Amino acid sequence: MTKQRSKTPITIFDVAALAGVSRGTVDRVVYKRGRVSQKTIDKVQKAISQLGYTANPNASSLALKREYTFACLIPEFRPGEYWEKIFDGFRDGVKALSHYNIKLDFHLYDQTDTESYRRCSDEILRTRPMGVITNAVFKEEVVAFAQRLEEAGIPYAFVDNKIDDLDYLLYYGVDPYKSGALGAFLLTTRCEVQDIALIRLIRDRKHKADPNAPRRHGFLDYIEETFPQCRIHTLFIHPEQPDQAYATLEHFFREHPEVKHLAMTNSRIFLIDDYLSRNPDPERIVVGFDDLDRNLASLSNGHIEYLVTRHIPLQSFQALTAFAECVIKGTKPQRRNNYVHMDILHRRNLDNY
Amino acid sequence: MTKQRSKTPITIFDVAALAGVSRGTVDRVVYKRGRVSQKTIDKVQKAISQLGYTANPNASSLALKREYTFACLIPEFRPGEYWEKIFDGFRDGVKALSHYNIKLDFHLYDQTDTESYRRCSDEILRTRPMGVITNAVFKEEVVAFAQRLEEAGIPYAFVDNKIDDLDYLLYYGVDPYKSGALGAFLLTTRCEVQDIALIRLIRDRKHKADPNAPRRHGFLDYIEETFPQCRIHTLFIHPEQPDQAYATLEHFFREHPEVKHLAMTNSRIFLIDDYLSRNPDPERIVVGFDDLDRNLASLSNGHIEYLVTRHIPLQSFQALTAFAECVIKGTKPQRRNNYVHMDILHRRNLDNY
DNA sequence: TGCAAGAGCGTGCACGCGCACGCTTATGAT
DNA sequence: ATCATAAGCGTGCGCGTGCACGCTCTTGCA
Repeated sequence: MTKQRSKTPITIFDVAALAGVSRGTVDRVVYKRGRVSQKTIDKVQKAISQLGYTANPNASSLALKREYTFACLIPEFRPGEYWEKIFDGFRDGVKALSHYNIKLDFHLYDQTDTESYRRCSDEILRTRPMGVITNAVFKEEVVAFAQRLEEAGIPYAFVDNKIDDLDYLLYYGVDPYKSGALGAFLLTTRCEVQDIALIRLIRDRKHKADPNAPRRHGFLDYIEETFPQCRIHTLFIHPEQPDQAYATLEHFFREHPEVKHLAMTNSRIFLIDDYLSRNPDPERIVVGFDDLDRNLASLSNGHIEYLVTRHIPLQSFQALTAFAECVIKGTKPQRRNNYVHMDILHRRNLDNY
Repeated sequence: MTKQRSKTPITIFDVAALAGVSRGTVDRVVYKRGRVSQKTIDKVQKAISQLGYTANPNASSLALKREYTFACLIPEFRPGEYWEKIFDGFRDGVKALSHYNIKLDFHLYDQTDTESYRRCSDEILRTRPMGVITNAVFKEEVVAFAQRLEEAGIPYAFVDNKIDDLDYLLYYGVDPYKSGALGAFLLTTRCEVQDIALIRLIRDRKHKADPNAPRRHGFLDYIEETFPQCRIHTLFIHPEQPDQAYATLEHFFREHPEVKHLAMTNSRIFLIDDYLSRNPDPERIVVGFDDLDRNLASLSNGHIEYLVTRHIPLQSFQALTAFAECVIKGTKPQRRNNYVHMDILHRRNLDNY
């Protein structure tokens, strides 16, 4: 049995010949540029569908001097951080879209500074890109930016997180509520469930919506529904002060040696790696989120049991390719909200991730 | 802060101008076609590296009438079966390689018939493809085929499974031993571990190596090492006779009501879905392998707890793209054995898989 | 009837590349 | 000195598109 990929050497010439017109006319029909009689349009369209003609993307991109400019507004990052992986996904997306001539301008803002977000958005508006991809951290500023984009007729998309009542073209990200619930499930999958310690971060940033709230709610709701008798202790540590964090944890666990379940619903579980390695406890189960390199290290050395994540670069890769495709072709996306698959990572399936 | 993708409008003209020669000469240097003096070669190469010139892949593929023919030899399949997903991955791979002009001939053999494998391999040798991708089921026949390919100077790659001592160019697949161990881990992650029922298939095919043996060994070794007191009951069911399978299971579990752990190390856990749905038991935990559509259904309706799998189309996609790249460019792959990531699937992370 | 305007359509060129062809100059044999 | 040979190099063409330009023929208005 032999199947063969139908090689498609169908060119615009074939269509033109079948329709009894010239290439130029076919071209005008395909791109709806007018200046063609209705009768001819019908003939051409019939020929196109009959032959199954699609423009050779290589030749298109070669002929088009035109380049599509998109802008991307995301937080700045240091190597190994979360947003670097998003960045990588975008870069790969540009490559994958090589048949278009795509230019993606990156504008990186300071997550602790709403003013920097505003400056970047001004800059983007000035360059008049065909579309903008951003994430939604500072609620107020994002809404303002979105309105100005709409006035300018520039479509935009969200990655990672979104603001529901805006008119974005599409969104790619994980369902944070469900991911929280999944984390809670994995945390409590072993044996008798006892009390849980949930570690949160002290955030000193004003005006900033808590981006982890939906995930935390998913986590808490799952526990409450499934194990109503279970008590949850919330402790706060400071992300930039490891010593203080260490002290907080040590103090808590001296007081509550019976607490064996430990989770953080933000992406920085690696912050407690130091505590875990210096205070080993075979009965303890730790669950975190997001596959930062340092989190993966904690997973592989056994300090963490499970990590709930999604393939981060894939998320931004898909967002860009889908968004660019829609904007360039002027079509609507198949789905507006695209929730990507959540991966369960464990020491045992960590290789080659 | 603004980063910009360095647009690369560097053409062969630019290189030629800088080196003070013509396009044709640059071309001869790039493709090592000779007929150029050493002095000129040096000048051109210097210019190339100075400008960072790379051929525009779109223009290349447009200019090349040449098409690269590859052959793919895998088992035939019905819709929804395992090999259909492999097939889909290959098809997407061809698309992704659109800058080359790749033709992939599919040859599908009958898994129950070694003779059909031999017929297909003859056919492939006759068409003299640039490379061959296949899986390794019939050991003897695959070895014979590989030898003839080597004599003909045709490189080959394995997907899904391999034969270690052959000189294949590369392999993409999961590490079956580790995946078995992961399945065993997930099966026993809950509470007190009791006896385990391992369900196997009656295979009536002669001459055929058992492709699931490594996975099963991984599974068994994990249990033996971690829970030496645990007993494993092996039962055999026939894949084509659901009634008989049902009866076998019912009989076994009537005799052994204490067995709550259940696993199949082949890909057909869906075969016992019927039994599970008609004999519900909230304490039972079932683990299977591979994300066939029917397996996913069993997972989402709660009959199965975990499914260990890899993203099947991704595996064949990567195999093809990597293989084609190496063969066309005549380079060695970065890694010869590529073990893809194993996914843990659960009802709670099934959406959007 | 004459003529401008515009609808409807065909053609030429450029995009960057691979490759066949053919041109010029050096080399060596006669 | 003459001429065949080949080394070393430049040029033209075509790949399939997108688009500007310009041609023909109809239409409407003076």
